[in-house]
Amino acid sequence: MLKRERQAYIVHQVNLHNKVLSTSLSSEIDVSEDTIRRDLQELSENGKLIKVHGGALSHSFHDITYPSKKVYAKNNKRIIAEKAVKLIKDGMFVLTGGGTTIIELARCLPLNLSATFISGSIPAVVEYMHHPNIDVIVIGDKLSKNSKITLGADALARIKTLKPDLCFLGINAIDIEHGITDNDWDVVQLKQSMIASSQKVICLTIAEKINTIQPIHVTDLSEIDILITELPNDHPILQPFVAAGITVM
Amino acid sequence: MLKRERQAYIVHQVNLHNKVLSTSLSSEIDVSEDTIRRDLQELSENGKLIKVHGGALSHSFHDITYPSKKVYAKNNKRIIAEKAVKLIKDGMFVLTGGGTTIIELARCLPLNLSATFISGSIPAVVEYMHHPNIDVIVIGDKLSKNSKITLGADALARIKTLKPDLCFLGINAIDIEHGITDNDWDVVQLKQSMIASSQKVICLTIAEKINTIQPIHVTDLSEIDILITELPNDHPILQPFVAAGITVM
DNA sequence: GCAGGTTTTGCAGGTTTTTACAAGGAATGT
DNA sequence: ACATTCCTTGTAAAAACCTGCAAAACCTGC
Repeated sequence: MLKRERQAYIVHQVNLHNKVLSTSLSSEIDVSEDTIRRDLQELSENGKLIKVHGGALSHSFHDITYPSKKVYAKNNKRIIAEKAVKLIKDGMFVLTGGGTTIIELARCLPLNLSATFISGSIPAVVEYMHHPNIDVIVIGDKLSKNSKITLGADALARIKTLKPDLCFLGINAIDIEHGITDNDWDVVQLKQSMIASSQKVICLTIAEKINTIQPIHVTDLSEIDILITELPNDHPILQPFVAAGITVM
Repeated sequence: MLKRERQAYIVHQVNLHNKVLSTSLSSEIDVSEDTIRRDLQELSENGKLIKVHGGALSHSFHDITYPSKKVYAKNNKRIIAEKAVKLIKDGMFVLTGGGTTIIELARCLPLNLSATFISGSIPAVVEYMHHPNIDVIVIGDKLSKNSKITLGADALARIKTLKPDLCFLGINAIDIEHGITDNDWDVVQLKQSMIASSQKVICLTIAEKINTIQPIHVTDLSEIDILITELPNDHPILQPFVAAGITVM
């Protein structure tokens, strides 16, 4: 990997996550920590980030006060994303929905991963677009301002023509009896279509949404292959899903 | 292998993979690394890529290149954008391409304008998305990393089904004799399709691109309705276009 | 066609950049 | 206070770079 390329990656990571650790960068990029330190030093001199003991912080981080609850939820999504990333292998076709968890997943994609991502979520597409080795296919249609994803007949039709290896879905409610539920008719249509097309369906959700119900039924648990939460996979709340034949991570 | 041929290959590789190594190019093309270095040097001076220690990076790594940009060009684009905005009326369907001028246009849209914008440019879509009263239709297809717009048969087919009121096109070269020209085959296809579909075609360009030529022909001047530059509309350089029947602003 | 100039390329040399490792000192956390 | 982690400094080797030069290929005007 080229030096400038590496530094661009570091700057990108800092801007996304507001902090980076020298150790994790070192193992991610596979260079010595000395090199990372020298990079951070240099980028710091150029004002790209703030170097601190153990890593670096983003400039915008300075202004941020500590809203402890928000940071907590974000960390959870980060944990989920890091588990999810492990499932993606080189060359795969991956279909993703929208939502903050999916964005976090997009930000955690390793630099050397080369795969094709398909999505109608504009924020997700923007993240994929910045990744050097990922091909992006945009699902077009009318853009929903709320969810920032494209919704409509065109999007549905396009998804029906695909057979992606994986489908990552951020979900709003999951329950052992009612399966996956949601509260937006058009989004539900889209999710159903995505589930039907994909070889393997992976649901991402924070634990607080487990055993909650929303008004519209998306799919039964039988259609779900993997469920990822921030909890360890032997947590009691997850056991009913394991019993239902879902792989829990 | 000829020098120009070799350099074209290098540019192609950079656009494809976002980076190239001097060593691998040297063995691929079977010339000395010195020659590759000289090529990279030259291409870098022509702005085709960014030369770095060990190889070169594509411009999409722009994050790392330190700010030495002239505000001059940006101000010009702002002037153009403000002229262009006046053409858009409530309820119109507007098709737009990509490029920095179009982004500037997107940022200048008045808050109370309610219209429908159609685009395959991700940065433009992001801008439209933040506007309260604008409906956005995203043109989907494979995302080109360089131009950050969707390109391909799907995009072309979708545009053919539309009949937008206006089409705003950022152009790279315009000449009284050769009309509009460009340098990317796929982008040209898209622009041609956009022009053919639209009721009214409005070209945006900074004055320095007037009377320049690029290798691929997009369209004749007869297809253009309005040309917008940062110059006053009685500027001598614009008069040939007025004489050709184009409204100049 | 051919003398005189330019362009292109590879090579030899010396210089700079980049990187990993090592060892001792500073910061951090329990 | 202690162990751990992280930082600094120095070193050395590899890689990449630059400079100048000369051979080859090429244009050009007569």
